[in-house]
Amino acid sequence: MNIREVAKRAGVSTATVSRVVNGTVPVTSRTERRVREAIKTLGYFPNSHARTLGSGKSHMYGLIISDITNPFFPDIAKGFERIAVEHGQELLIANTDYQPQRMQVCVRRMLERKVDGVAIMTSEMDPKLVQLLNKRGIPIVFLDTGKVGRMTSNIFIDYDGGIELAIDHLVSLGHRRIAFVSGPQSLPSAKTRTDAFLRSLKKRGIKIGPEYIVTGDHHIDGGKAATEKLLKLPNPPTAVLASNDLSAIGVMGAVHEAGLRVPEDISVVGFDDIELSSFLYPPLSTVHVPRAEIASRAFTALYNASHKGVDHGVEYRVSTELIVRQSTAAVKNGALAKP
Amino acid sequence: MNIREVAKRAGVSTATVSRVVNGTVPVTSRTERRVREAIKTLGYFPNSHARTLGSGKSHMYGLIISDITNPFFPDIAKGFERIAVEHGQELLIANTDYQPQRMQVCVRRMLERKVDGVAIMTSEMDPKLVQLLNKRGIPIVFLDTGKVGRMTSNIFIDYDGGIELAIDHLVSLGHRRIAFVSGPQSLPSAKTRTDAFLRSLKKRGIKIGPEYIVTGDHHIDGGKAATEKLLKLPNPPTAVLASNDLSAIGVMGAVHEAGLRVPEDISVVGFDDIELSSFLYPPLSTVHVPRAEIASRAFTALYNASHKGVDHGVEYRVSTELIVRQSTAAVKNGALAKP
DNA sequence: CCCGCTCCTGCAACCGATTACGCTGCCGTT
DNA sequence: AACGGCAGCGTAATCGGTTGCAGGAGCGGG
Repeated sequence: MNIREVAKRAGVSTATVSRVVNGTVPVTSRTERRVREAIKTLGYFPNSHARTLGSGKSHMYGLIISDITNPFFPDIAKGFERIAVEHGQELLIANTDYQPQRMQVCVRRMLERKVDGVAIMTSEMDPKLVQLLNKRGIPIVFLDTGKVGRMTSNIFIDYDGGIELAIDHLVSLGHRRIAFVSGPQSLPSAKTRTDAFLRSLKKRGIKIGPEYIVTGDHHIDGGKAATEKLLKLPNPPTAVLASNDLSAIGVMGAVHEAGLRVPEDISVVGFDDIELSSFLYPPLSTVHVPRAEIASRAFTALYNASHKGVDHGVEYRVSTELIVRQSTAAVKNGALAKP
Repeated sequence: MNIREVAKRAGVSTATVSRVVNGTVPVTSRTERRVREAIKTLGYFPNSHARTLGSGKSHMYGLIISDITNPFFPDIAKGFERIAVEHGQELLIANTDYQPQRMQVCVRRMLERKVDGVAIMTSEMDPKLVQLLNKRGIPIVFLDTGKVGRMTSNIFIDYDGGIELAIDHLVSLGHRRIAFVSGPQSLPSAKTRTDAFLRSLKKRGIKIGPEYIVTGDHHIDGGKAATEKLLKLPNPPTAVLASNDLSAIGVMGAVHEAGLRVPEDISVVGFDDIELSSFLYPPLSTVHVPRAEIASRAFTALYNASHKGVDHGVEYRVSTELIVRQSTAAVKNGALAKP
């Protein structure tokens, strides 16, 4: 079943069938009807590989993420897929598994499949590989980690704003001994959040010792281990801000295991607002990162570049928002520290 | 950059280049070296669409799931992708979003992209659509919901065994008033689990009223709502078995909100063993469903069919296993019911 | 009535690989 | 020396579409 058989049955040329299918050039309504009938009775659908070969467009975007198992990503993948399919595009997902060397395989896969654009939402990035994509004129959109340029856009997440809101919230509850469970500092977006945390405290004249900044790994285990260190401190924090929700889950786990309660003994704030965070015990106060919006912006960036001929990238800014649930409470003993 | 340029530079024909790249037919080592050099200096890589067109193999498998946002699936997707890429195959993921009518779009996408096989891991399935795939000789592997036949395999999960283990565990802890939070009964795999629960209790001579079986939706909310009903019962259960872990999370949430404790007041057992379950508070006792194994079996089924010419399907059986964590404890009051 | 323009349609080249088929040259047999 | 067999390689058809170009029909204006 191919375009030729449809053409024969409709008594037209393959070119006409192609035009009907794609709606590229107007066709007489009579012809169109005949072609559509033929398509229907034969159950024809076009072979997308042949299409790609002829047109140069694969109607497929690549999405490179660290790990689909990390609950931050499925939302994005799903949102992206939905929009893509609505626009007749397909989605090719590749995981780097946090390993920079895997990035090469990912990019290679994208090139072989001739994707019309790539969304890169991982930090494991080698500039040389970006070059490879750029050289072939493939549109790129980064999450956080890119510089805008020809054919490359970036989505900027307002981490600073989110961190500020979280700190404001904790400070207003009387907390002064606020600790931070960071992500791996080699990860730019984690570094950004750590910096924002420090800046934010400084701005409010709150001083904390370096032992209040502990490094996690953006996974549950790391958050747990980091918190165990914090709890051993002679003067442990009354509140912990985590660099992402997974870390925060680890924080809460460690607090529970130490026989303490959240939020009565220690307040915990996360970052990301993964779906699960509202179902934890207690429900986690966290900074919402709008993943649906990120997905939509990423798609728009690629679509504009690949289908509308916009050849210069854009910097999108998405803002964050504090979601107060029940993992935060006023500091114990009524002993509010002086402001 | 295409195969012709490589051929020209190496002083051979495109056929020879193709043979070197694919290793299909032996080539003189001298020739091979020349071709490889040309490939390297030109940075050539084959266009997979042209390849597909010529060979009829897309080297791509489809994976149809309900919702990548459901933590059961990312593990499978990731495992499948890893194995696939290792075997030079690609993975195309499609979400039905639990809507049967979306299945049509998914299948259509698979057909257009000419996938070499499809793994169907959702219940929203129309026999007519399976026909569509079958008629074109596309290998299929189902999770739970398929019948083995020509070009179609099935992966059978031993739900019964898992449920039995869970019940045994609860009974040995003295529980007799055991409730079940089911999934939607329209979902075959949910129905299976409900049936297994009933059978298992009967086998042990434990009688429960129908009010102990409450229907959830396999999401957190449904588990929560179902549990709220259970707690209002004049004689509430001392243990709750949930049809999946998400439901179990909802169960624990409802228990907590009612001011009760897990496991002191009520024991909870989940099903699936999603990664998160070990990090909940308390860590969830649950039945482990081996998702890595499922991914690997699914791949094997498709690979054997599409690349090794095995034209009849296989029924794979994967077994489940009880993971005892801390959400289960002996029934309160020391008042163990008689066995 | 004829010209010119527009609109629709067909012809055929082309996208970049795979692969059936056949040719060449070398080797071992007889 | 002649010949069969085989390994290695090239030629060209093919996969199933897209698209530039040109031909022809139809229509309005002069």
